[in-house]
Amino acid sequence: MPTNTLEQKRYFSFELLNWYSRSKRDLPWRRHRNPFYIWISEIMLQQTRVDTVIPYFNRFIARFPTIEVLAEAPEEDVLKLWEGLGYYSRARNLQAAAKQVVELHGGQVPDDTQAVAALKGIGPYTTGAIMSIAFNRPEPAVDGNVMRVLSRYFLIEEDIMKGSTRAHMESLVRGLIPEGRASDFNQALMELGALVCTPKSPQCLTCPVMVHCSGRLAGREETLPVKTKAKPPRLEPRSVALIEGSGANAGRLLVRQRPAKGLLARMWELPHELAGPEGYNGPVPDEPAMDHLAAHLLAAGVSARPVRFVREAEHTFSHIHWNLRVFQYEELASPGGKAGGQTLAAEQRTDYSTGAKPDALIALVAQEEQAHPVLPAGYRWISEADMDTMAFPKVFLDLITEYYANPKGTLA
DNA sequence: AAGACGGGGGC
DNA sequence: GCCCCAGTCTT
Repeated sequence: MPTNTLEQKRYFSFELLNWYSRSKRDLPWRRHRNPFYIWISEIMLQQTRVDTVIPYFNRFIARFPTIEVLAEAPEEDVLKLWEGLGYYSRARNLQAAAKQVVELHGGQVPDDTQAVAALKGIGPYTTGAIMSIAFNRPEPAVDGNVMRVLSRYFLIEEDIMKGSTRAHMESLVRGLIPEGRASDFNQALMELGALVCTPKSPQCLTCPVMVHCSGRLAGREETLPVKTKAKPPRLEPRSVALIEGSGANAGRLLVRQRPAKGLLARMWELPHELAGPEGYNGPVPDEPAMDHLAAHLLAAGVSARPVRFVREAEHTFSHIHWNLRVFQYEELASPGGKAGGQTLAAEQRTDYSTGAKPDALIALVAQEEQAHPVLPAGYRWISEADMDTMAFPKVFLDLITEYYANPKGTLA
């Protein structure tokens, strides 16, 4: 069997479509022909498995059934529905793109490759996926599944991490799409990669195109595709503060919101800081780490007394590995038995609303806040119910959930 | 071209 | 516990 012949290509496309018509999974986004739903699913499916995406997808379309609804929603709601899915810029870009579609295209996904490609968060792969799956346009949609299948079937030894390889694969796919069948063909290619032509231990004996697979015939199916390995994440030891409020903040925990850009942008977290000097990843004794973190908190306007070490936690990103040591603190009530400036400010508002004279309180607030600075923007004392609206990265979600399941006492 | 950007699953 | 999975944006 000569490789990469016209016959090998025709056979591949025909048998693949035939297999797909019999084997395709019943997935929520395959039950509609709604381009918005196709779009959401394709964004969610980036770097994320189907089984993980399904519940997120269902909740998302229930809350944001149309592009207009998504465009007008508070960003906090969008982030909350993305909580746990990772790569949160996908959610922010999806909403930004929804606003673009409302502004530029009347709230409808345009049946236009260039217009779709111009939307935020939509790159070459997603452009092809939307154009083909939603509009049946003959555009390639080359993701990791497709590159794996093609590199095996056609025995392509180019490194799939290189940009030039994806371009090669795209031109190959253009020549493989049967007339009028772009939607099914692209989905079939990805479905084969997900179900049969898997990264490890491919199920060749059930593969509809095995007999003409060049990689298989060469005994190379386990060693393709060629892929340069990612470099390991750098280690980052950090100290985390689990601070129990006291006085008016009793039963609450202190959290803060991350900056609008960068890692975990605009998500909420427990306060934490780098343990030890920059670049150092050796052990840090608990006492100095707790004290250093207490000083950090004081600068944020929170006076807290170290209580004890709680437990370790890990959180791995693609490029950073957090080694977290979690310490419990107790908020120190300010002199006069008040819990701090925030509490007094709240009492002052209460007094205004009841019509009581606030003058004495205002003076007291000023005096208190001088000794005890107001909580800066971005910091908040939260109760368990606040977890329903605020989005947290997985590691902090777990820590806080664990705390509320077993407050005070025998945490971990 | 290289780095930033999360979290889950298989074995 | 260790390894694998990989789209888009930014620099």
